[in-house]
Amino acid sequence: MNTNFNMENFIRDFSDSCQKRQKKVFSKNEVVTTYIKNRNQLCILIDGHADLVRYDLNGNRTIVEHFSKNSLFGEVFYTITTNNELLVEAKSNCTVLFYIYDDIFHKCRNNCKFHQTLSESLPQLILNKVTDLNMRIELLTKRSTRDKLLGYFSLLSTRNLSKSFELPFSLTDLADYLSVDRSAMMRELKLLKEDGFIEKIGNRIILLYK
Amino acid sequence: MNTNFNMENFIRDFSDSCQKRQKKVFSKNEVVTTYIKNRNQLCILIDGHADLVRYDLNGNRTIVEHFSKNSLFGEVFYTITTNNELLVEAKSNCTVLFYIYDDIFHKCRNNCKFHQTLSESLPQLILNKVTDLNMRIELLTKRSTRDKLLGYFSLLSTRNLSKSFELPFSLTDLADYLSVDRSAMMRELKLLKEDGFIEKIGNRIILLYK
DNA sequence: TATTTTCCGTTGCAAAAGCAACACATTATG
DNA sequence: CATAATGTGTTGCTTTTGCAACGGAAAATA
Repeated sequence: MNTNFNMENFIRDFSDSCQKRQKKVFSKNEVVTTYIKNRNQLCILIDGHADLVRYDLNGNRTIVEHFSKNSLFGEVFYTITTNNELLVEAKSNCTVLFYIYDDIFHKCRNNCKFHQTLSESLPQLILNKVTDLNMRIELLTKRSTRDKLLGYFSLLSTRNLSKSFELPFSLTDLADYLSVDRSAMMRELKLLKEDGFIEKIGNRIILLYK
Repeated sequence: MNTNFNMENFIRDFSDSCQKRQKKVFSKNEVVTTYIKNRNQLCILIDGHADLVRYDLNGNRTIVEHFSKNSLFGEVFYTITTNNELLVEAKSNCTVLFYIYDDIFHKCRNNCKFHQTLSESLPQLILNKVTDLNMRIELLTKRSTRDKLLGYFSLLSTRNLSKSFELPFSLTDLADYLSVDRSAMMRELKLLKEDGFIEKIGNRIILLYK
């Protein structure tokens, strides 16, 4: 899908005018933001990788979303219903734009360039987010760990236009992303190798089926 | 969340001007649309209930989304990666607006009133969809059937501002929505009753915990 | 470079979930 | 109204998944 969106221009505009925005740099493992206190933040990851993580009452950790360059996040997208902790963790050094909004779809009074670009681009960026979330739901509705793994691999394969690709997660994190137990996932991964579905060399997966 | 959106005006505009739109009525169990062939449809449910359903290769049925009044659906929101069947089924008599788009965020050349309203309203409608999808992901990432049920009930309870509410699904469909086996779900439902978490009278659930 | 921390890979056992089958109730439909 | 179709509730059995624990590899850190 063509986004019709030029992030470079956007960032230039961003550094330009309006007051209600900030640019911050984080190093690996720092908490970028939590989803409880900052109720009106919109964030854009302009460099690096970060995860939205939830810890539930049973101590389970879930990677709710994985963010890379140009990902949008923030509470606008999230109606918090639970009392679970929701936080964004930097997985590498990150640069993030923070934007404090009153109404994200309306330009500020100054009619600054940043807001203009934002309101023009936001719909498409949000739409991209919707398609991402739908893919995630498709993964999560798969009934078995095997199907989740194969579904995720096939997704990465499509994205990389190749049957061979690097996992963007550690295996521990992958389990938290697929919402399964790590050791059970490792077991299934072994079976997938034994059954000739995949090959795994370090962090790289190669799909062996049609 | 305030949507700043007046569906009635929208529908009036819709019936007004532009060519690339249609209004159709469906009766219960009819297929409203499939997500394979119609690659550029945006649909709005203006009356009734409908489900987006997927049948996977193992014969499992999943209710991917449940639509009610004012829900948006269509392929814009869905990057189809699998060869699974994805179709929207009317669960009651439905009225649906279909809009064939070239670029959903741009007004048509005629600059008709429909397109104007659409492009003004769409961002907020899509944002609502994002929060819905995030809630769904929160449900699906829960590790046990019990937690899925309790999570879903607590959601309905919040929505209805009451500890007592009607299920919008049959139990069969609820299982397909939570992506669990029906008989296992029934078993868990019984345990929840026995353990004093819920009461169930016909289609109505009453939460008994704090 | 030594040491601590995180991650990988594995396993036995327990718990949960899926599958299949059935009877009965409720709801559509000719 | 009779009959078919669909939904509910239940159960025994099998398979899958989760839990806990451990040793070793790899990576981060002092």
